[in-house]
Amino acid sequence: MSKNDVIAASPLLELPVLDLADCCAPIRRETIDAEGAVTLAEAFKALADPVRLQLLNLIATADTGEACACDLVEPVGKSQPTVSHHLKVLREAGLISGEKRGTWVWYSVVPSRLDELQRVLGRR
Amino acid sequence: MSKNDVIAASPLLELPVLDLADCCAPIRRETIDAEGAVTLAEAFKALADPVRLQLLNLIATADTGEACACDLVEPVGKSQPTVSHHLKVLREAGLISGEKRGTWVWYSVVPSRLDELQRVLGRR
DNA sequence: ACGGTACATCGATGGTCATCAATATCTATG
DNA sequence: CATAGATATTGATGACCATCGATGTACCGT
Repeated sequence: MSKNDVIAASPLLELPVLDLADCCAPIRRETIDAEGAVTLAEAFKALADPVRLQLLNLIATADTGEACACDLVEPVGKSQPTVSHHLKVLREAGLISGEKRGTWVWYSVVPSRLDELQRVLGRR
Repeated sequence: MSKNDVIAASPLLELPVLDLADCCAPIRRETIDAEGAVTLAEAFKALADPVRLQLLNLIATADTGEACACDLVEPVGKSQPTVSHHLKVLREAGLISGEKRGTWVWYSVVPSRLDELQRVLGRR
């Protein structure tokens, strides 16, 4: 059996993520309070690691829109537990979502989440 | 003498910052390598702290486009050395620039730097 | 020159995090 | 059921970092 066969999917537990639209206007335009700054900092923390950026990039640029976790270990040059840890951080940050299909887990980006972060950095 | 008087300006030492345009296409569009990921992660690290986000926000939304360091300590509720430390991190990340005028130091954002980060998060 | 104010630097400390080996859990296959 | 492979979790460790008090440095008004 190959990882590319079609199998019934069971979504991974998705964690509730604070909506940035509720908390944060563009930081160059409107004032943010201490709580909003904490929420926003948590989102950027997920991007503040080279391995996670590579993983996000690998998933986002996968031609099918999703990537098998099994194909992410070798490219980033870290151990399997380390990669699994970083994927969890990205998932908890709402940047990616995972779906278990048989033995394998397929990850895809959550475009709206990246859109929100992009908007926060914008001029208005 | 008031901090708002016009005084001869001497720019703070500006540190050379790696140009993101040279390293990083939109991560949702093109593949990035390990080096690019490190460079990009360093940029996001500067944003991954609530105090720094508040400082950046205070400076960016100042009506004159710049803010005196003396007006940044109280709003973020941290000690003066801590605020000075965070301003240095933001400066080293190329996100803000500082100019010493007499006793005071005035900070302003570097719009192009934030524009670059925004572009990297974009869909294309 | 002196005293005061603004800002930066230093040194110490407690907390957070990236990493990996070992282990556990789940799933498919024989 | 036993085995093998894929992924997640655990526990330990070393590195990094946010924070602050103390101190240093630069500038200004008297």
